[in-house]
Amino acid sequence: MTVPSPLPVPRLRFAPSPTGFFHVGSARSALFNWLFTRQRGGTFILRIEDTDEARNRPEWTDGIIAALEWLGMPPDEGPYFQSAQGAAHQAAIEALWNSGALYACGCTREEIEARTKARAAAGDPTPGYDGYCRDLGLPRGEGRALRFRTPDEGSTTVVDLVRGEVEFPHRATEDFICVKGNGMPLFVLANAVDDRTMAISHVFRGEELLPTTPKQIMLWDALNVATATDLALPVYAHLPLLVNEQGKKLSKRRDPVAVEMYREQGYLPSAFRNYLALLGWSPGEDEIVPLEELIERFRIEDVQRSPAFFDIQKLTHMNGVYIRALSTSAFVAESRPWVDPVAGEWAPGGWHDPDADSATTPGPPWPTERFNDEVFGLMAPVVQERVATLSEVPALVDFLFLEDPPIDQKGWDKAIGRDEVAPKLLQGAFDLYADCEWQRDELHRVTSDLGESFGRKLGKAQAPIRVAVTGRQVGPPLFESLEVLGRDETRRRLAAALTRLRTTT
RNA sequence: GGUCCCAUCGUCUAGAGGCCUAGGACACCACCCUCUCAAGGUGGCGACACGGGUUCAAAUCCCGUUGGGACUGCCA
Repeated sequence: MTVPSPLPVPRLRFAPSPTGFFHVGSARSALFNWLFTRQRGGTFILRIEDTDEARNRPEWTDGIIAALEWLGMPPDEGPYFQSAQGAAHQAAIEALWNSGALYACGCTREEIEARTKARAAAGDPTPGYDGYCRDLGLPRGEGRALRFRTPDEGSTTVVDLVRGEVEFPHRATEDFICVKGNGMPLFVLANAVDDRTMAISHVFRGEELLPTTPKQIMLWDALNVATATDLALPVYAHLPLLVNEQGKKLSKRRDPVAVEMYREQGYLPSAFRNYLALLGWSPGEDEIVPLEELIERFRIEDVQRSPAFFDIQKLTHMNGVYIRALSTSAFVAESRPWVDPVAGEWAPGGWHDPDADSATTPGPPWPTERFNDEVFGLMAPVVQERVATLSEVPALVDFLFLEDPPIDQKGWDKAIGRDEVAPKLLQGAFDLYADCEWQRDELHRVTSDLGESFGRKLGKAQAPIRVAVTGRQVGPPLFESLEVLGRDETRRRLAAALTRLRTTT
């Protein structure tokens, strides 16, 4: 009996550069790489491309690792650092140089531009480097970049899992620089060399890298020749760009792209991941798909070729669905960083206050010693079905933990200030609440009767009470809220509202 | 300018020649439910960019046009 030879284990890398917050586009790339490896029993590798000393910062690397962790897709291998691969890079450069694939170039940017201009004036619009130093036989030296000698004829074809075969004519490919004047490799080279040394089998990355792929293929082939090896090219898949409402590539400067920010706003990693998976790919009939199914159904070949708009509204809707699907105890646990941050653990920078102009203020709005776990747990079920993001939670329960919740002036004016029945309603509630049974249904009944005695439906009758007790016009169901708040505190606030009414009008 | 990519409702997508008077989801609108707000239910609005082919038959294949985008750095 023969044992079937095992399929090679796919090795995929996610290779961000640590030059800023973790970008949602990067997260999507990481996800597709990760899904593929989970499905095929492959290896998901994190490689930090940190060869640009000027822009790299170690904290950005920490951010990448934390974000992957948060999204539930930590690397199987790594992080590896491209900066630690210097020896391999230098060996590759040496081999390439010795094989004649490279030549030294001393042209400055200005010189190249001047020649391009002159050429254009003479009627030749070909842009880019003109191969001035190509056959000068210049020796290598400080300040001289190394260029790759591209063929004059023919073309290089990129075989891409999502785009099919894409052909790039050589005559439009300039002799590109792959080693800087200081001897350090450029992305195009370092990236390919690392993929070789790490035995990467599949390269799934953003579409913006498609134009550099033919160069990397030429380099790959030249490296095979120069080192007398026969490494197989990785399988490429270029994922559609993530764009903003103007259809432009998501930019770190103008668009909300930081994954960290979504975490702060209280998006669940499960929801975020699910939404990300829908950008450029579709699982079929249902969009809300548990992770195991995502892994099972994902097919790189089915990825869309056109760009996708990152729609926060849809993300938010999906997050609400995920939040509502949580058990109450899980919801309480997930809410903790927003309502009762634990020292030393991750905490968001703020919470969402619907009545304030600025979106967030730092920390929960109440002193931590006033937070009560049990009380929060009692309110949690009705809060859970009313939020789409966790940062909205504090505003729905702050009246429980604030000694005197601030009263929203607009709400006060509308529900109490401009309503002559309001004082009677507040007084009536204050009286009736003194000795009725303190239970939601009973409070409902009593308040409903009170309203009717003034010819009011409950919807209108509850408004002044809500504002007086919680400070807001909207919030969780009132009678649940009162039940949890307690009789004495409720009546104290009703009395305070009555006093305020007398002193301000 | 050059090279390359892309093109189904406002958005994300289903659709791999007949199943399409184009399906779903988000958003929007209306109604229902309702103690506010949500959630939920019901219904509505809404797309194959255009022009040529190929075919008995095209959203699906081919060509062109138009439109959008990416890249074009001694950044990654």
